[in-house]
Amino acid sequence: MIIKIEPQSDIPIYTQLTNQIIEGIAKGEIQAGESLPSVRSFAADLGVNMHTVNKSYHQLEAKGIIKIIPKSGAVISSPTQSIDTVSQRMSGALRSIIAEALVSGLEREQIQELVSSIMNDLNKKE
Amino acid sequence: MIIKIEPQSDIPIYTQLTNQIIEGIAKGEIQAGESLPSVRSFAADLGVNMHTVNKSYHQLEAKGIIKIIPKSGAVISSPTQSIDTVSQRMSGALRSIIAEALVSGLEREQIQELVSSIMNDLNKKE
DNA sequence: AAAACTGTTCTATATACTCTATAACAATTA
DNA sequence: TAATTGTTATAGAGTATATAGAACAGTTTT
Repeated sequence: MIIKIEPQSDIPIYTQLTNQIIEGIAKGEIQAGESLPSVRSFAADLGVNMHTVNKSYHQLEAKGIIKIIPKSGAVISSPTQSIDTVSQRMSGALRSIIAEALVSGLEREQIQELVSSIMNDLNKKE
Repeated sequence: MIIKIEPQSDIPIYTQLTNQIIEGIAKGEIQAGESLPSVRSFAADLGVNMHTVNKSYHQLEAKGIIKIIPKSGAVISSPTQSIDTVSQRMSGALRSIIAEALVSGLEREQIQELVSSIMNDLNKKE
């Protein structure tokens, strides 16, 4: 899994890391049951602070995507939350983006196609 | 158009305002050519600072959604950006959310339905 | 023409967030 | 036993958010 951090981005480093780990899982590059690197080694690889990686792991745990086992490691979880819970959380995030897309002149079909192409891209198990 | 600001949210007030104005435009509650309230009167209505509203307006202008005419007002624009430009910008924002939805166990069809239901809801001209 | 209002700009303050840097602890692992 | 693990604590620098007040020049209204 290739992680690219852009320090100058307005997106916090720990969120960039969280997003890219999620993408890695979606692509199947990491699977449920497997472990993420330790916060120290991962931080060294990325050239960032240990606490930054730690914050990302806790962000992933809050989303129910990994399980942090104290003194041991961070393990990818199988989906556990109910569909309704996930849908509700996703809906709030999607709403603003879709509204902006509509206002910016995108047609409904174009938005659906955009979503499809993204899902296709995320299904590539590299 | 009803604006609800949650001061305790982790989303900045000016972004909350930006998103809800965009939703208002998407719903047709405000149309292209019409003006937004002045930063001072809007701030007074919402109970926030003038500069917070001003920042929201500039955020909307950066997205190409309004045009700020100095000493005059903020006018809703008609979509002007190319489809490719908008698609590219939306794609980046959508990617993280869709990846999380997939990892959280949502099926492709369920995500498409979620997008559809959001677009239906945004089309209600209240 | 005068008054009110417009977005803009400037300074200032308080709070919170981000990121880095050390250090130490207790439990797991090699 | 030694190394590694996540955790916790403190500290500092830099940035972001939000508020507040003031002043300016152009626009709009009266």
